[in-house]
Amino acid sequence: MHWADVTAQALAHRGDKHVISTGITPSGEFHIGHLREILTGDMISRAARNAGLDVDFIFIVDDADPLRKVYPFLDEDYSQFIGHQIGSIPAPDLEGKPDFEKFKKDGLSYADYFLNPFLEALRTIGVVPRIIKNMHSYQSGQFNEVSKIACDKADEIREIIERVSSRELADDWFPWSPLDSKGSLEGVVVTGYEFPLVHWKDSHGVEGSSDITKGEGKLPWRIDWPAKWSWIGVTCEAFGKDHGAAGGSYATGREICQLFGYQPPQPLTYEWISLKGQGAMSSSSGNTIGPIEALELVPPEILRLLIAQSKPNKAIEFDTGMSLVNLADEYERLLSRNFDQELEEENLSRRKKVQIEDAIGALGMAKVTTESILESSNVTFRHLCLLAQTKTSDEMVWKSLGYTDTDKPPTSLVDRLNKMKIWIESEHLPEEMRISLIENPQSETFVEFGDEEIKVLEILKKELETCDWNKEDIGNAIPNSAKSIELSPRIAYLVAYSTLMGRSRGPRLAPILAEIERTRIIQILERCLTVINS
RNA sequence: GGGCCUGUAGCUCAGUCAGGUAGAGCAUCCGGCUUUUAACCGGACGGUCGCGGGUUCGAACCCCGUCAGGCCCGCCA
Repeated sequence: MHWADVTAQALAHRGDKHVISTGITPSGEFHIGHLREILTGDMISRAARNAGLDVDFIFIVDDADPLRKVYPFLDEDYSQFIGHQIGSIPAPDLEGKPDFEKFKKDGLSYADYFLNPFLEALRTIGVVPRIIKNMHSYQSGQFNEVSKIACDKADEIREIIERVSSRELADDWFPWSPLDSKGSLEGVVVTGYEFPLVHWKDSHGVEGSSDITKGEGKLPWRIDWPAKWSWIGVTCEAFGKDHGAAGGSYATGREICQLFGYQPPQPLTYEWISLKGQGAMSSSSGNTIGPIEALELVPPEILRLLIAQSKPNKAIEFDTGMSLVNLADEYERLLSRNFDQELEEENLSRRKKVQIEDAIGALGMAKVTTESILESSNVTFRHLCLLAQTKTSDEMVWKSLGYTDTDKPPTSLVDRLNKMKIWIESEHLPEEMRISLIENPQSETFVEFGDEEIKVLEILKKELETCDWNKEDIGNAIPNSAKSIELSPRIAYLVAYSTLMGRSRGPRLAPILAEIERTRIIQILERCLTVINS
């Protein structure tokens, strides 16, 4: 059973109606790691719906959180906004300075600036959650009841946090962070509480009162989270391992939400995605691959498969090089399998059966919509990569794949070719996928060359010097160089690939050579002969 | 200090929840296609399932211990 179905099954035991929640703080550029948060929730939702449950899938945007610091991609100007809620400060412009103009005119906040492109990417990938903005929820009174309980039971909450997380809270700690005279959540000391007002004194020496029913502040994270479960009615939430550790915010949250008279949601802790060789993704360090960037390179199904095929507790190492190649090929392999037939096989071991069922589940989750019909194109990523690099036009690619004017390639394949071309031109294309000629022959290439190979190489050079420089004649010249002395064409290809590309096999040479000047090719072959004879 | 995850073929991993004869892909090697594709087809090679105990008729799987690596508990998913 697919992991999402396992969670859905657990939910079915609890009831028929469910609110499945996800949440992210849009404090910077979104990355693939955030996609796991959302897709994990999306996949549980899909599985729950498949199981006949009534599901409300939500995405809570934590735009009530404060700006922690001036991130590397921000201008120093932002220091004035440290501690301010990211839903109430201007978005950065191209230089990283706060764009006051746009903020005034269009109301584009810092949070929206990062959120909007992410939502766009989510649509492309088939995720359409109900959006709940946290700051607006505070301002419109959704938190009233829970905030009051939190303030009334401040001592009990303090006890839970201190006991469960085993850390000591300051004497002036209070379960409500008021906004100060400048709109910052930092450096404010709570001096008293009298519902609905929390009295405070800020770092500027100003005193005031915060009305907890009007969003003049917020609950601290460890309370804010269970408060959301409670007023929204969340029954299931997947969250990162940072929240899931012992003494972490889920552990305190599950007790705190009971103070609100609410039962904690079904948890699912997921591992992080790291960029191969560079550690965890982090918005502030710039060590990211954005969902938008990734979607330019591959179809959404492949990105979904990345999340679907790994259990949540499995750390994922991702990169836009060979990982992507393998992932895309895995996707094609899955598509071309005949699961019905595999399941009918006799003497199917339990292990084998589980494997097939998980593959079916992962593929189902990879679909952008549940109605999508996935078609196998029978063209692997590697192969398409090869064609895109060697063919001079799209038409030539289609022709090579056997498509004609009357039998046109499917749009999904056209889309893949376009993305492939972007990938090839980008920095992401791994060296081993790039087609290139060897300019300076390496002597170790010829270690295994015997007399036959050397003889063929000499003839090959002569053939290429005299033949017409088009792909047909070049194509004949290569095997002829061996045939003319009664040898298998195989040797000729081995020689040609070894000398020109430094490997024993490769893509069809003739069309590639035809695109390159004859003199350059001859030069390479001559250098090889020189090295061999020396 | 507390907790989590990982350790299975050269590589990447599945299989561990519901114990029942060690799996996939890639890589390698061999063969075929008297060379449309680093394609495709067929085959081979390859594992003391980290280690040691225990439970069991039977353990990669459950229990205890142990080693190694990674990570979290400072609101970075």
